[in-house]
Amino acid sequence: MSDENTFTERELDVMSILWRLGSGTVAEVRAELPGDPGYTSVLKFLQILEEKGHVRHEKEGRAHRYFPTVAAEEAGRSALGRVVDKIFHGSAELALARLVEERPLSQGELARMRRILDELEAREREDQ
Amino acid sequence: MSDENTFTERELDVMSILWRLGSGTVAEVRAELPGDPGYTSVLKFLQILEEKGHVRHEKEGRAHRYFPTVAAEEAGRSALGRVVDKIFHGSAELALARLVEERPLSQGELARMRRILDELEAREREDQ
DNA sequence: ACCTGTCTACACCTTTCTTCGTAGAAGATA
DNA sequence: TATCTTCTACGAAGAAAGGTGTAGACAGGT
Repeated sequence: MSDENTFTERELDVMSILWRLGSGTVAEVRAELPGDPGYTSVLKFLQILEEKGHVRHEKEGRAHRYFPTVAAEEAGRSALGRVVDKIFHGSAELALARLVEERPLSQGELARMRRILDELEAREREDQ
Repeated sequence: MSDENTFTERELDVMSILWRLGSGTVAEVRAELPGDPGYTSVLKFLQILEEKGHVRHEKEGRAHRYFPTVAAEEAGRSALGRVVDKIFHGSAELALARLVEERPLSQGELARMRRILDELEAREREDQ
């Protein structure tokens, strides 16, 4: 299974929008993209992404509606893995330290993050 | 301060080695790079990185010794920020969930990760 | 039937990335 | 001093990324 979930800068912009909206036509994606690129540019990226297998499309009237075929979760996992490997030398701990200082977190979010760690530890404990 | 701490794939490979070793000559970096590229290719990347301001060099005998000018912490912070924004729609919580399932974590590492969250919460609590 | 607006397909161009090859400087060796 | 080896500098070339323009299909309104 060599998925190779890697995206160029602009491809990622497009995928980001599709993940957020769930799906999108060329016009819908275009409306969300920064630096308003030409219609054909956006179409091109969607076609490239389709060729690479990251999205698929269905006909919708005259237009095409594009759907991600890769879940954001999966893409996120491999993107994080790359960052952890290349920048933090494999340390998830260092990555977390930077992650939490990168933006302000609410008390609620912080609590839920702790719960994630708690549950993971509980699961590991009973596995062993 | 528009640093623009962004690296291409190969540039990141090189930076990763410099961060890990602290510094490196062309030959030292080359020895660590996968797919053993030619000597001049590696030199070229170091020169490009220098031109972009990501590394600097000092003379060391006949050779040049290259040093990162950007700390891994800083680069990591912005890389994580990009991932969180583009893939997890700004949710650090979702990012953490994927981070911890991306690779096995030792009990010790898990405990230290929890401590990071504890300390952050304590700090926020007394700030307010 | 005719014009108008929207959509895809295709071909093209420019810039950046990635990788080398060759030349020449300079210390080390003999 | 002649030769070898190890570096850097420079230039070039192929591939990938990013962005457009034009042509043609097609539905809707008049």
